[in-house]
Amino acid sequence: MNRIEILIIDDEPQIQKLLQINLESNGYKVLQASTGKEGILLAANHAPDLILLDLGLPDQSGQHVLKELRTWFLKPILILSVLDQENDIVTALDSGATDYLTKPFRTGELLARIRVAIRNTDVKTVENQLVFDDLEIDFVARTVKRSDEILKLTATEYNLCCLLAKNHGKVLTHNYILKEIWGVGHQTENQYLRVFVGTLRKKIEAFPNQPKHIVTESGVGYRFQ
Amino acid sequence: MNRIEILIIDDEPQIQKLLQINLESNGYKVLQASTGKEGILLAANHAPDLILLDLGLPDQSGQHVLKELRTWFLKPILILSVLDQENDIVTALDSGATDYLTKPFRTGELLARIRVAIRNTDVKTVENQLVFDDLEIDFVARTVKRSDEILKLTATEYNLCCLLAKNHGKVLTHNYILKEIWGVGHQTENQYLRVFVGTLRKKIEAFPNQPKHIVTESGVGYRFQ
DNA sequence: AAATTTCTTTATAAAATCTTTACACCAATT
DNA sequence: AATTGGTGTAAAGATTTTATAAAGAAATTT
Repeated sequence: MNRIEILIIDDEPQIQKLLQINLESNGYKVLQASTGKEGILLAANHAPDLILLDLGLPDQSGQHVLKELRTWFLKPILILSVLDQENDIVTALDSGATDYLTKPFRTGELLARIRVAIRNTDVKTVENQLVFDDLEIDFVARTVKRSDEILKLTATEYNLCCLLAKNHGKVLTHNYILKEIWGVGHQTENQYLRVFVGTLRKKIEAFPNQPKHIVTESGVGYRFQ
Repeated sequence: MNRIEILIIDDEPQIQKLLQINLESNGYKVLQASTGKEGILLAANHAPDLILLDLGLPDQSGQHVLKELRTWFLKPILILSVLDQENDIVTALDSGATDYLTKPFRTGELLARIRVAIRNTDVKTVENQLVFDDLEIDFVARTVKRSDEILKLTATEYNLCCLLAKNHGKVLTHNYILKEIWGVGHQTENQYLRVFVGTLRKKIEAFPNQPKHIVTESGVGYRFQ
């Protein structure tokens, strides 16, 4: 049986050491990163089962790293932070954090919370890729393949494709898509969306004028299938 | 759509009141119990979507109530407790608690942690659809299926279908339907309704000329069944 | 700085949807 | 048998929504 792999993203050497010793003595395999950039890279390459993330990183805001990770990393992310402001906690939890512990934390409690997090993910299968017939989206590699051929998508096209694919089966309204991809304030510019759905269809559909994946729901929005 | 139901098991009236107000103003439905026994009974009878459990109950140990509940209750149980001993926390988490907050807790954080707990369970799906024999309406996906085949409905057809289906069994007057779908001011244009009921029947009925789902109540309106 | 790519905007054609008109049908009444 | 009121269906026209190309602006790469 493979050991459970935990990635620690924290720049304090003492914490790193403390966590490493405790986690390893409890049978976990440990990966370590001391910057956000390094952490994201390691997460992408090793696909750990759980991430411990410090919010006070030297290179970029921990909240930002969290959001970045959450665009494709679906397994538990536990936040460790000296920040004890309710605001920080709520923001982190609503950005996709699984749990939030304030430093200094108690090791036994941390281990128990790790057990809870792992217990809760065991049930449902966590995928980092989606497959629809000939289409294959890999969130970790950030690639979209059609018939095993990697498609060249622009950033916006990729984001739009992921948004639709992650919500496959559901109709997403124009308004919602615009808010998600272009941000609040662009919710009236339906034409953007038409143009990008057009270019995306040309790339992912076998017959772009008879789309099979991105279906339009006239007057409402689009649905992926 | 049904609201999410939360059971509070706590004997302190102030906490009960505080929680009730905060939860209800956030759209949750609240159930209350002040003893362990009562709590277990309510949980069994109402099957709430989440339980908030105080460990300091008058009749029996909260840890015991937790273990009792966990023999059959699978949804999230969040512990609220004045006990801040690591030992108590670890025991509770390992006994099946989803999360553990120490009193006094911050309301915003509690609400965020409730959101995390609900996010991790798939409570959704069930309440968001209606099924009538071969017909299946999914309000979240915004789809209508007949014999597992997704029907292509226009926006107005879908709205009309939902309105009728949500009020199945009841007769809806022409006037009421027109007001709901086309807005006030179109309440005289019965012909719209005939046309749309016609196209809708063609799509959802097996034999559109002998409608089984959309029944006309001559002189009054339509009834869905 | 030039070249390339990507994004935004405009214009227009095409498609889908909605509204309106016309007429057939049915049942109850005259 | 003709009239009447309510209903169903088809189809034409009007309107809205969508698709596509293409040009200009902005950002990125070389």
